[in-house]
Amino acid sequence: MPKRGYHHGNLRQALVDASLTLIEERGPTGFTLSEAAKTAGVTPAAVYRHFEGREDLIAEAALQGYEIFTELMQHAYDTGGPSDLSRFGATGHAYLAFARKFPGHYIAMFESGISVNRTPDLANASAQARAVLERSATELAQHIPADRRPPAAMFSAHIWAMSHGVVELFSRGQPGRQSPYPPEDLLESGIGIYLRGLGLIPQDK
Amino acid sequence: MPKRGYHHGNLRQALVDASLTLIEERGPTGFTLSEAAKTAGVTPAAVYRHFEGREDLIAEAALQGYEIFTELMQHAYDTGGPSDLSRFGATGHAYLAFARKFPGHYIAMFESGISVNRTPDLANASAQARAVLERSATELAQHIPADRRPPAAMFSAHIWAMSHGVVELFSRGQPGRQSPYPPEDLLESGIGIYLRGLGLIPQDK
DNA sequence: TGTACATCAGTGAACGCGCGTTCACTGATGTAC
DNA sequence: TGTACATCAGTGAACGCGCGTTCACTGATGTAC
Repeated sequence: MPKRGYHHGNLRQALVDASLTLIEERGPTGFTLSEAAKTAGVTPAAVYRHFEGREDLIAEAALQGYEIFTELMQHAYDTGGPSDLSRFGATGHAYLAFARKFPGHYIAMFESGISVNRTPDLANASAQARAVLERSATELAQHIPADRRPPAAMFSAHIWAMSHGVVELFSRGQPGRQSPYPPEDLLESGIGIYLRGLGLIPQDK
Repeated sequence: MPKRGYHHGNLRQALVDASLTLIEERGPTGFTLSEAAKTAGVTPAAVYRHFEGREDLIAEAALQGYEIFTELMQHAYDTGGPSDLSRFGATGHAYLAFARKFPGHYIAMFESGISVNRTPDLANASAQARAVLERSATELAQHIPADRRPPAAMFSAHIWAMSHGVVELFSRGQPGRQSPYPPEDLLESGIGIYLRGLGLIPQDK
């Protein structure tokens, strides 16, 4: 990082990045505006040139998280061919990969307690992320006979719930509550069994 | 509650209860020792007659949570007959019922950030809760041919993950991220599909 | 190219606040005789 | 039954701290002429 003078140049993003690092290290509780400012090498008051306050700063981090999330899942979906099933699987992997690679974002999005309806932008970004997963689920569900096909929203809610559960319970490094299996395996096998239950994977592997 | 004099009589538990109410209302972040004391009608300093400090108070709430949790799941297991399958289902229902009826405890246990290894008591209580679910899963898994049977720990981790995911994403009243379905239905259908994938429920219901 | 000036992005001091924690204390309770 | 005393469970004042936020300010940058 080049030495800076009185003006920072890109303080807004530097503050978001600092916040993400702090959230990642100390959890949503441990994060403070003052410390984020200090980490970015700036006075707390400077934050107010770019954000309305503490909440607004976290919200921006979450927003960026949703954007990255959507992008990753979309990319996985696009390149996950050839089949609907393989695309769906790629999307699931992308979910876990995101939680792994962007823990600060993930926490800001799902554990910081900020409402997704805080701003239209945020609500929109969140809806888009959901939409990617749901589209993938919808297409996959076409392979199930219509009379036994669960609604796409339910299907994707199941997947989301299991993914989130694996991340929260087994992927985070909480001391003492470690996974008996790598989270990737846990999620992969869990979703595999689930898909088998829908008849999307042959019964005896 | 009877009017009290200088001595409270049952302050320790009153503090735990006050904490649980606060946690429930404001989340793990919103909880403060001072306010818990005030809610219990007592000076903050009085807390130190019964707990080592703030963390210790939360840990006690979590501990009691694990005990209730274990008890409820155990009871569901015991009375959930006649089959291993029905017992397993009852245990799953008990999970969600617990999260519903004791949200303060649930948050203290899983979202407050206190480590389960904080004290041997707490670690033990947590292990016992896990054990109930795992036992139920193990017995149910006996109905799967051995060569296709997943390890019990994995099986129960899947169930736990989906349950926790449903609670976190769809059961909590976070404004704007509401469930498209009642959480009970979501969990029931999700686990149903999962069990079908293991061949524990006939394929076409 | 040089100067005047508006705009912008930061500083630094100050604020009020509620937090967790400590301490010497005191009122209430229980027990010994 | 009454008194002395030890023990216990609270009070209330005080602390240092870091927080989020505000304000008047000033240094740096960009633009007009």
